[in-house]
Amino acid sequence: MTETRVRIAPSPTGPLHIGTARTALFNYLFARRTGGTFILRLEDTDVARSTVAFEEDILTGLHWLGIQWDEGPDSAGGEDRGPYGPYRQMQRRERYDEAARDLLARDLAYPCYCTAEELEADRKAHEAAHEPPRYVGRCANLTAETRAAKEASGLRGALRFRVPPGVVAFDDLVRGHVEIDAFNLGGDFVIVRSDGTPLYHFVVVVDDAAMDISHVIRGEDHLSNTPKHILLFRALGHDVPAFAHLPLILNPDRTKMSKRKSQTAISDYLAQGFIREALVNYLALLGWSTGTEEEILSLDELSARFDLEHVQKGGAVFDRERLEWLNGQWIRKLEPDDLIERLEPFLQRELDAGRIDRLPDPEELRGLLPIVQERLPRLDAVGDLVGFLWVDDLRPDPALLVPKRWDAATTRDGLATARETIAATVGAVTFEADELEPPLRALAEARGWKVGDLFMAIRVAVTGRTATPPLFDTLVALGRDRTLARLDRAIELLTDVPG
RNA sequence: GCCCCCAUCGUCUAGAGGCCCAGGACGCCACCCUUUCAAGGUGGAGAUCACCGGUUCGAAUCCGGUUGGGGGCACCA
Repeated sequence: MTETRVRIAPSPTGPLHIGTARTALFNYLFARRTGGTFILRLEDTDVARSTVAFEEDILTGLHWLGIQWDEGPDSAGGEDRGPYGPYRQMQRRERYDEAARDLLARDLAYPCYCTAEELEADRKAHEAAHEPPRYVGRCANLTAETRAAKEASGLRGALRFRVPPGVVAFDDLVRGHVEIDAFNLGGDFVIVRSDGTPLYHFVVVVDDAAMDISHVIRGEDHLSNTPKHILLFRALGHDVPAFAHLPLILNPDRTKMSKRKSQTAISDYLAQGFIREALVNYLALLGWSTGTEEEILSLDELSARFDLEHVQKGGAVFDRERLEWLNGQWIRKLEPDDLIERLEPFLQRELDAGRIDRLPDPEELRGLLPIVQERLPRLDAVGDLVGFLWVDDLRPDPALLVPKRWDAATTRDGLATARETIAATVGAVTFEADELEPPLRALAEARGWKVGDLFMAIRVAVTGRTATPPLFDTLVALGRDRTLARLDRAIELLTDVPG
């Protein structure tokens, strides 16, 4: 039995795309499940658009997700690892050149001297005739003399692959039997540019052949290109790998997910406080299911269960709400130290943005976890949730300060008596939630106030917000002195408000 | 335009002839819990399984067609 070898071949012409990440994940999972090898290969033949920065983004993004490859470049500009290297296409030029020479020598490909203008005219003619665009074959049968003359005059031809007539059929692992008439491929297609650089359809095949790829798992957008690839594999005298075309990830309007209509960069999700566990879990479930009702699955669990049989055929709309829900699920599962560590960059960002005045130390953060962890849909929500703990000068909005059923005078009264109650009944050393609550409840009862109103006034006074973690835990987190100071400040603010 | 693929609640999906007048999850709505917000719990609304015709004793599941949607048709990847 031959070894399973799969690959992801991202092109560093943009940041790591959610679709690329999903394809990478499925390939990774398939490799893990089958005990095979997962390869990363950089498709950097589009020199004009490829950059190291994008390469960096893609590699670190995949690393961040926990998707490790067995062969390929470890880091941007880094060393390759694996016996089939190099894994950057720009370093594999000789192989493409050799394959091209081979096809040319066997007349499976031929030089084409058509100008851009000629091709454009052909295209327009087809359009006018309501026919699909196709290469007319002007250079398909040039005599050796004609070619020599063209070359002598300084012309350098592009290399076109001779598309043989006939139906190309294959059994897609997710879609089943697919047949496409080679006639509909648009005629002989260019595999090497006139400047000598190879084109995508050619390099993928040369590389997949050279790297002994056994299964090509990729997006459905390549389904129509598959016959070209199969033809090329055959021409190169190589076994054709198995194909599995994954359903596309869609925008809400059901078109192929795009930057224009959706957030597609993995780094943006990272920046918004999505955690890798949730993203991996979510992506795995976009187009695949366990076949059961389980849905919270770690990368390892997914690796143990993934199969191509349960891959969906229809496209899947990216549902951010569901991702957020999963994110919350996974955040709640994190170990304290882990969560603290992951929260740090987001707190730093709050500080940098001037939304807080100091950074809590890990121990302070740890004490907060019980009231914070289950309230965090994303890591970047930490500032909104408890940022008030680290601001020096809190100025609550007077309008928020006064509960709906109260007026300013009542609120002043409520806050003042609450302040006295807290100051009088609770000592500085034993400032605990359990001790704070009873006397304040008693106060509300004695004055005929709804506890909710009193508590809300206090809440806004000390946090500036109407939605916070439980009040008494919050007061404890704040500490006695700051609690009293903030109550004083709020009372002060209220003196200017009429009523 | 041509070729290919697809089609179950708004969304992600279970379902591989009878277990389904279709199950779960997200979202939504109630209620419970409750000092707010979450989380959690309970319940609810939500799909004539796109449509039509076949096959079959029986179809969401098989076949054909229709409609709709998507993707591909570059000297981009």
